[in-house]
Amino acid sequence: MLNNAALSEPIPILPARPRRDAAVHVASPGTAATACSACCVQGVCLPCNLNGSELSRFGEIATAKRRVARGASLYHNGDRFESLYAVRSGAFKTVGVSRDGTEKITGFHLPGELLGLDAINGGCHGYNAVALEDSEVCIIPFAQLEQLALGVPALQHQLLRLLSGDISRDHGLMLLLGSMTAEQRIAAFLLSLSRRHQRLGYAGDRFMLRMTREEVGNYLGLTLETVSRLLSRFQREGLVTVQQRDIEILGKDRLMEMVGHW
Amino acid sequence: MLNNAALSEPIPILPARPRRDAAVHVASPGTAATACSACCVQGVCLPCNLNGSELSRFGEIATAKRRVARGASLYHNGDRFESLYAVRSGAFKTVGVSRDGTEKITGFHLPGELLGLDAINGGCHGYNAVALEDSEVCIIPFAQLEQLALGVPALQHQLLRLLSGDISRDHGLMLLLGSMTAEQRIAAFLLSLSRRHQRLGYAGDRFMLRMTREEVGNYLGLTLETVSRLLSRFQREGLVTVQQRDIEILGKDRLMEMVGHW
DNA sequence: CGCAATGTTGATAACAATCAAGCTCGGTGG
DNA sequence: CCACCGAGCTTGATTGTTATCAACATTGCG
Repeated sequence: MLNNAALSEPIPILPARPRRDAAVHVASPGTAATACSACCVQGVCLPCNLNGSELSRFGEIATAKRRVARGASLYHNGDRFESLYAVRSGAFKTVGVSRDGTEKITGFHLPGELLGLDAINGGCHGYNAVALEDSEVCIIPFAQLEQLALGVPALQHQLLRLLSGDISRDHGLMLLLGSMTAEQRIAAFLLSLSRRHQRLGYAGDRFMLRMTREEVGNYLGLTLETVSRLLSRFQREGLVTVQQRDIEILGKDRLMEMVGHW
Repeated sequence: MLNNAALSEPIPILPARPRRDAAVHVASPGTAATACSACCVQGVCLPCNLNGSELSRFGEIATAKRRVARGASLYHNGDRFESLYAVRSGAFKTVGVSRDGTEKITGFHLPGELLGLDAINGGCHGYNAVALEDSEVCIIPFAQLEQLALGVPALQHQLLRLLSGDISRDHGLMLLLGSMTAEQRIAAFLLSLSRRHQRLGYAGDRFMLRMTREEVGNYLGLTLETVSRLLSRFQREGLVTVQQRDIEILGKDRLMEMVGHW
């Protein structure tokens, strides 16, 4: 039903390890294959609550796709905000860079999730959105989206819900960063990934990390060593099986207990 | 110009230290004194970018006010979401309560700021909004707001901006919680309060904390002792003058340097 | 095969939490 | 009016978690 390739190892379509931007625009007209109504993430994407005619009107403004190679940026800090992006396949991280060069990851984004919401307010992006693997996004021009939302109540509502949902999610992370031990953070992180994979139709108890230990640590406010140590310990304790980036969750209940029902 | 009483010590209008809910509904029709067009926070509130006629249409759906005594809740975790609230005077904290009773403060809210945005998505509130002093809010029924936004593009835009702004602010806090030392957190907190007071038209370098050391610590992911120690140290170093809740910022530049230009 | 990136594990150090004692201030009642 | 009380705050001593420093293992790729 769902295209499994989206979450398994990427099939390189561009030179491996391309660290500099190598984004490719796919300005092709929306064919049947790429229309929202035929998209494999339609059940979880922005337009998921629209009816047939609403969906097709939405599809008309979101026809353009864009491929982003692993390591390349979809947009940069400082870029003018013009569009939202919906992840179709692959995965992204959003990274803030301070003046002294240190980086902070504010989120990981899987298929069906929106990128760029934080830029609506200021009119320009405050983060770099970097592809963790070769990825594809739908481009949703924001001005047109706003215009359309005025005439499609369900779309306006959905848009507000999505923004609101992002706020809730961020609150969850603030909670994690502000009051959980390293152990709890890792447990919460694994459970969060598990849930999101499940939502996409994949098995929830076995998945691939698409980020390095360092990126996980950065996101969770820990060092890469602490992440590594805790994954090892969880494995010793029989909670998970870890082999590089391949994660299998064995003790979901005990992990949830660890996090403590927040 | 602005009503200074809003940020100075509260004038008790209800029995002192009312720990249980003692909220009072003020269902009075919108008189000239309470209409948005005459409100002292209109420049920073939700409708701040609306023109005259748009503003008056907005004002029609946001006539009801509500007073909340210090320590009382505006809404509780689990309450059905029906309205957004704009703080008119006073101050609030939003608190998440875990099953085991531990609390986590996710935000402090000053006049002109909106409460309840995180509940749009789920349809019910996930936090308690507790007044830090005797306060007043405008009630903005959400269904009517959505309806009105369909016909007032500037309102829809402003609403999306506000939600987006909240996301940005949360990201800032995530950054703080995930990668700053205790010293940097306190510095960032003081600067944030300073900026927000300035935005409201007050002096930015002298203000009153409306929360206890414990609440500050909870919010910043620190203990109350650490907060106290650092405020003392900042004072020794001539960065601030602290007398109980009365804060004067002397070394704004050095505080900003501490935080590091994020 | 060898290099570079990533990941693991150990030893040590630092920062902030915890535990503990006492202080300050405002409110209350004798 | 003063003494007492309690909440909130300050400061000190000690502990513990996690960061840091360091060495080495593994993997993927040229």
